[in-house]
Amino acid sequence: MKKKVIIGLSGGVDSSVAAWILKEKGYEVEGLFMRNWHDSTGLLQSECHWEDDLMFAEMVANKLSIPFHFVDLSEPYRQRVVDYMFAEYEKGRTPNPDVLCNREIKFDSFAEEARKLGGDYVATGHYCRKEETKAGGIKIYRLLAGKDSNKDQSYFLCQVNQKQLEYALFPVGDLRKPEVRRIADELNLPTARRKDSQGICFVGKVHLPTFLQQKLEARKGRIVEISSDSLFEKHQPGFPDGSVPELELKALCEPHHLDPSMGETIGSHNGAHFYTIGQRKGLNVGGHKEPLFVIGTDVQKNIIYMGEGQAHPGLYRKGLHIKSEEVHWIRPDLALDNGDYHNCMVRIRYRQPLQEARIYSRKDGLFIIFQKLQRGIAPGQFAAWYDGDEVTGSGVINR
RNA sequence: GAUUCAGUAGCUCAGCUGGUAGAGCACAUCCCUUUUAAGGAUGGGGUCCUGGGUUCGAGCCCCAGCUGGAUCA
Repeated sequence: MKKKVIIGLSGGVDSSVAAWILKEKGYEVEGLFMRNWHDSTGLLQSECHWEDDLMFAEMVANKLSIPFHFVDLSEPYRQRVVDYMFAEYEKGRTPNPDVLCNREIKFDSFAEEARKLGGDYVATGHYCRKEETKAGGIKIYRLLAGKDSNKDQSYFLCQVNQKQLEYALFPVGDLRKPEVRRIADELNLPTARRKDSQGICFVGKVHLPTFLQQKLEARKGRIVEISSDSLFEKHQPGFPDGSVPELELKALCEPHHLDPSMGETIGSHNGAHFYTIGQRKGLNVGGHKEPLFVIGTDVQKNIIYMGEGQAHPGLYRKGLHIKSEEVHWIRPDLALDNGDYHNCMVRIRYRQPLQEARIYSRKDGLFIIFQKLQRGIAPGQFAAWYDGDEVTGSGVINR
């Protein structure tokens, strides 16, 4: 008997081609469109596009002669993604809603809906791959980077677990984007030439301060410039060895200590929680030779610290820390024991080239030390670690 | 009060021996990008403090005033 796959049709080219591939492979395929957001507050495009997306998704289903379904997941999306986003920004952190969207919606709420439709699998148009292996006689699923290194989206999936992977399929993960476009073109799919979606998935491109002001209040505060001559710890390339005391790791993963007395007020802002480290635009301070970048924010005192120039030492750090309870192993069989360490590759934001790092498991969580200093380590973002092509785990950057 | 320096795009400044202005930053738009950022490209901004004068012609010279800074009494 044919296995049934429910493909999340978004109205984009990737999921369209994914649906076709599944059909070609002999699955019984049905399309399911989810509506997660229908509100245009703070959006850059004046209208939200979900109606268009729905129309395209349905056209694709017709073209491929597969059944088409619609589900509204706005409530769970708001509760589990958008509210989380507001809460994080309020704390002065920089959340990644799309990582949550996958963990909480696409591979949870949506997968649940798919099951109700009788699906054996859930498929999406993500550029990533899944493989099986065995560890201790138990079947284990591996999450691998998409074959198109330019489009690889494994980072966004870095919070899924074995159970979620078990039922997931990623049909376009072996293809490169141009091939996907070509296939769509040859099949005459209506989505063949549609522009790739951007911005927060389902919400779209937003002007963040405006979007956040639905819930978070603007509060005028001052911008303090910190000179690059100020004292910042110097770090050598390389890693401490495995027996390094936890205290030393903590010190290496400590954010720069900033204080208003270290610099001068050079302007004002509308709320420190609307900005993130590394940010250049939107602060409205000119008059410098080189651009200014946010090197830190303090939502308690409502102060934004900035430094001049890309090379400002305040922008760079040697390591980061993840709380024990927020360490997630996609591969539980590879989880580090307390006291262990492991060399791997890490990225701290989507599309960042993988960075050489060593992760240390300690009593107070996971410490990641990088070979080279990292620019703009933002608490709230996810650090995802890789062994070769495989994402083996991830966690929210605590500090 | 005296002396002196400065007053040019939103900001910081450049502008040669006079021929109606430029750079960086900021800002905007676009590109890139299913997060925040970063990055790339393009672009919109100027009664050159005010009023007189010299000159064919003044941001640039002269006079007066206004504003700000420094110094001296």
